[in-house]
Amino acid sequence: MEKYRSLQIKLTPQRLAILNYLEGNKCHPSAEDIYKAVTKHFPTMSFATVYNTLEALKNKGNVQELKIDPNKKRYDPDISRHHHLICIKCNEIADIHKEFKVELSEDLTAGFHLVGNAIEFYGVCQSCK
Amino acid sequence: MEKYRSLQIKLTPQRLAILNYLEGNKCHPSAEDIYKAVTKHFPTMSFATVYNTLEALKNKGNVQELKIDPNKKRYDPDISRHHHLICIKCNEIADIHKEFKVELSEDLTAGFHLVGNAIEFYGVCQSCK
DNA sequence: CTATCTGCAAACGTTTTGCATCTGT
DNA sequence: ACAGATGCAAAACGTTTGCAGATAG
Repeated sequence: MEKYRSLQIKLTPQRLAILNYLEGNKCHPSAEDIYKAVTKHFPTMSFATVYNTLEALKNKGNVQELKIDPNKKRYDPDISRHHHLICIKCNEIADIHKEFKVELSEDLTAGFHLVGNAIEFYGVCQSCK
Repeated sequence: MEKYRSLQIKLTPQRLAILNYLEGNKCHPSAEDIYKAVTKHFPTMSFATVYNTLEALKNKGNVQELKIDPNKKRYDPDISRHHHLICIKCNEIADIHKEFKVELSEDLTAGFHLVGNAIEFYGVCQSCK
C-alpha cells in the first residue's frame, strides 16, 4: 500500500490486487492472464477495471505494453531497459538483460525524431522444441 | 504472371491483383489497406480472400507479417533482411536497411533455440512533429 | 464532498470461419 | 476432375466504451 503511494492514482482494492499480481511478475501476462489471476481472489473483478488500471499504470510509466505477441497485448511490469526473446510456437516471452549498440545515423531516420528502440529475438522455447 | 509461378500457389485474378499491389510496396499495408486498394479495380474482392492470400504468401515466405502496429497486423512484401522505424503517434513505418550485431551468448537464451531477431526503432515521423 | 473508479453489458475493429459455389491446373 | 480458391455473412476475439452506482482521498 505505502509503496504504491508514489503512483498518485487512487488505490482501490482491485488495483492493489492487480499491482500485487504484477509485482515481480516475469511472465509478461496478457489482460486475460491478469483478469483470471486476480478474479480468483476477487470475484467481482471486471475486464474494464483491468484495462483501466493497466492504462493508468502505463501513463505513470510503471508498466510497459508489449506488442510482440501477434494475438494480444502483453504487459511487462519490469520497466528497466531490456529486450525480449519470444517463442515462435507458443509466444512465451523471456527477458534479455543485455545492452546492444544499435545507433542510427541521421541519414537513415527518414526524418523521424528518434526516441528509442527495442530488439526482439525469435526462437523456439525449451518446452516447444 | 510468369514471375509468380514459382510461388506454387493457384494464381487467381484476385491473387494477382493483390500481388500486384504488394509488388514494391513500401507502405507496410494492413489487410484493410490491401482490401481497399484492390477493391477499386476488383469490386467483388472479399476480406476472406485477402487474408487467405496473405496466409498463402506468408507460408511461401513471400510476405512478412509485422506485429509492430498495436492495432492491426501489417504486411511487408520486402523479405530482405531489414529493420523498422515506427511513428509512436500515427504508426507510420519506415524501413531501416542496416545490419547490426546483436548476438546472444548461450547463457542468455533461456534454453531457447534462436532463429532470428528484429529491431524496432521508435520515433515521431516528419508529419507528426 | 466530489473526482475518479467499478462492474456490467453492449459496441467496436480486426481476423477467422463455415459453407455453397466456382475455377486454375 | 478435383483440390483448392472465392465471396458472403456470421462468429470469434481482444479491447474499448457508456453509464449508473460506489468509493478513495
